[in-house]
Amino acid sequence: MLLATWNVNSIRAREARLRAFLERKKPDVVCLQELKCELSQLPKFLAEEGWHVAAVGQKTYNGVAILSREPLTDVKLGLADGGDGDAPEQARLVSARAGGVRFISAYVPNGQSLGSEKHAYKMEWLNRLNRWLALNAVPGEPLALCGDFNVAPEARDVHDPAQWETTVLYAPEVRARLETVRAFGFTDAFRLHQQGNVYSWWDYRAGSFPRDNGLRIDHIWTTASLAARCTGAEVDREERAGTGASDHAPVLATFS
DNA sequence: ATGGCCCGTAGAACGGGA
Repeated sequence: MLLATWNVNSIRAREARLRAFLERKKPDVVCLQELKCELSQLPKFLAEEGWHVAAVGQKTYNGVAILSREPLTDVKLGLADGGDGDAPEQARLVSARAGGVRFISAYVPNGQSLGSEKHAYKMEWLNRLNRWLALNAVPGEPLALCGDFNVAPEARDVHDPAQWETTVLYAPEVRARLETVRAFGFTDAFRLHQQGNVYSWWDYRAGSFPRDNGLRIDHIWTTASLAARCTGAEVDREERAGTGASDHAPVLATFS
């Protein structure tokens, strides 16, 4: 089973690239983030080519989906915990089961800058994710938490740690909060097979990609029973190259 | 040395991303 996660930075702007990616890699399940549209605007080729889709959409911002070759069951839309108060819930989480595995596609808030309201929202959102996991999953089941976590967990996930440690993507308190999610019982599937400085996001500016000035903020985390089946992992740098790419590359993991 | 982009919504810049 080939699993991918990819922040597409607008599924409409990325339609041709998404279609080519699916044809080139032939994944079985794909978790997408930043659809940046309502579900009525999803590309028609997905249904036409037989993809099963579970998704939550939103105008302009956010939006997450799970694409699957096999039917998706037990679909859960959003955190559904009222944590956004009176405001409409941001479209940042969807979960569904396929082939005996539960998948989650998550788009963790960026947080903008330390001390901002958006940063506080990010920190609380990770707490809400912990509560969602406690209510909707168990560590003993095969579970894959995938998505744009907007956190680089370790120094080797950052091209210049000193530069980034005062930002919301690598600050110690943000990394510590992410570790409370990992404590549910997750293993970073990527690190089972890759030990070096490998990134999944590069700024559009400043020639960041050719200079490999990147961060690894997109992740596939699995519970133990699924981690035991993980036979490989990679970042699809080819997808990030050339014109018209998302600023995030897909991350892929294979399972027996 | 510095800053260098892209998206959606607009219907020009601007908010947001990371």
